[in-house]
Amino acid sequence: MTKEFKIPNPTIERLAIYSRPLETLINAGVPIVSSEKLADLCGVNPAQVRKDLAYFGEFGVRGVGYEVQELLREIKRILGTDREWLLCIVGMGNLGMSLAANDNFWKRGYLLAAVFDLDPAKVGKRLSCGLTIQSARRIPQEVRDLGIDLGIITTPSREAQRAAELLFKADIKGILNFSEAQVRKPECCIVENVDLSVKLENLVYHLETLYKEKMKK
Amino acid sequence: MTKEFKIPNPTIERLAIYSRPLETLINAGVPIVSSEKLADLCGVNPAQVRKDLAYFGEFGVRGVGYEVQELLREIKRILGTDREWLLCIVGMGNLGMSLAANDNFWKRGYLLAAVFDLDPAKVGKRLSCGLTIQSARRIPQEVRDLGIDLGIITTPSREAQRAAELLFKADIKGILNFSEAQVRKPECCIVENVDLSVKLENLVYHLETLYKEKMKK
DNA sequence: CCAGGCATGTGCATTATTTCACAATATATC
DNA sequence: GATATATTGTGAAATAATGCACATGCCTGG
Repeated sequence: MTKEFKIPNPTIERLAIYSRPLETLINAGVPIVSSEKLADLCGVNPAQVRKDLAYFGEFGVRGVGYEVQELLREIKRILGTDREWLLCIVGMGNLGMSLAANDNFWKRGYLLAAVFDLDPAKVGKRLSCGLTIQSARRIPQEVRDLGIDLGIITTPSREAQRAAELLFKADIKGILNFSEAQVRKPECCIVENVDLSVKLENLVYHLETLYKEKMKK
Repeated sequence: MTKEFKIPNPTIERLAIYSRPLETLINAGVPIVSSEKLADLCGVNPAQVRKDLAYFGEFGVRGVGYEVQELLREIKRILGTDREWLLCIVGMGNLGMSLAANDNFWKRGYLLAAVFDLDPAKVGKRLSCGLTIQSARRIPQEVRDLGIDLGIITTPSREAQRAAELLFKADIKGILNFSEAQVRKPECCIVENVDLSVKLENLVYHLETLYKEKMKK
C-alpha cells in the first residue's frame, strides 16, 4: 500500500508507543509478535496496530505475526529516529536540567549539542554531561554553527516567546515547548507543545467526575 | 444545556489550555474576552471554544463575550481544580526532583504531600520544599494516612509497575505515569501516561516528512 | 423604547478516527 | 498435497470530533 497520504497524527504517536515494548521484547529474545500481543502491551485495539502499520507498508506475515527486530527497525525508519538528531535546550531550570540528564531522551539517538539560559547568573555553569550553559544571546550563532535540528524550550512561560524568537533566528526547524505559553511561530517551524499540568488537570477532572457519579448513586 | 453526557476528551484538555491565557488576561486587568480572542490565544477555532464551554453551561453573554474571571472560575470548577488535591511522587530521580520543584505544578492548588523512592540510598534525603524522601515500602501506609489523592510515577520504566502496585495497595484513585512502561491497573484507578519522548518522536517525524517532501520537489 | 450591531449557542454537514469482520495468505500437520 | 489453523491487511460501518453558518439574544445609541 505505502500511501504517503494523510497519515493520522494519532497513528504517529502510537508508532512511538509501539516501539517501547518492542525494545523490551528484543531484550527478552522474543523473535515474533502478533498484533494482538503488541496491542495488549500498549493498551490499544489489535486492528489499530495493523492499520497503523499498514499505512506504511506490509511488515507482517499472515498467519505468523511481525518479526520484532524488523518491525522496530521499520518504525524507527518511519519516525526518522534511525538517524541522529542534534538538540539544544533553552532554559536550564529544574526541568531543563532534568531533561539534560534524562537517559530516555539521549539513549534513542538524540544528541544534546548545546544548552542555553537567558539568566546571566547561570551562564558558564558546567553540566555533568560535559556541556556548559551558554548565554541565550548565542543561540542564533551556535545553533547554526553546530547544525542543531531541534530546540527544547524549558523556560518560564513569560520567557518562552523570547527563547522561541532566538531559535527562529537560527532557522530552527522544530521546537518542543514545555512552557505553558502558546508560542507564535513562522510557517516554516513546527512547534509541539507539552503542557505537563494539562495532563494533571485531565486526571483530576476524571477523578472528580467519577466521584460525583458515585455520589449520585 | 449542561448535558453531563459524554464529554469529548479533547474538550477537557482544551479547557485546561484555555485557563492559561485567562490567568494572563486577569493579571493584565482585561475584564472580557471573546471566543475569537481566546481561540486565537490558544491556537484553536472559535467555534470550538464556544462548543467546549457549551457542554457545561452558558457562560457567555451574546454580543459581548465571556467575563474573564468568571470563566476561569467556571473552568476550574469543571476541572475540579477549585479544590486542593494531595499528590505524591514516586521516583526521585532527575525528573521527580524537577517536578517537586516545579512551580507550575504547585501554584495551581496541588499540594505535594510526600515523596518516595525505591532506592534505599536516596531515602532520608531532604528536599528544598521541606519533604524528606521516604522508602517506597511506606507508600501503602503513608498514602492512606495522609489521604493522598493522586500519585506521580517518575521511576525508571522497569520499576514503574512495582511503584504502581504500591500505590494500588493504598487504593489510590489516579496516577500520572511519566515512565515509558504501560502500567497494568485495576478498574478503579485511572492512569494517565505522559511519555515525553513520544512528543519528541512526533516532532522528528514531521520534520523528516517535511524534509522528504522538500526533496521531491 | 426601538433599531442596529455584535458575539454567543447550536443544529447540521463535514472530516477524522476507530473498530469490525472477513478475505487473503502463510505455516503446520497428517 | 490437502486440510486445519493462525494472523495479517483492508473495505466498509460505526463512532467521534470539528467547523460552518445562522438564529438567538444582549447591549448601545439615538
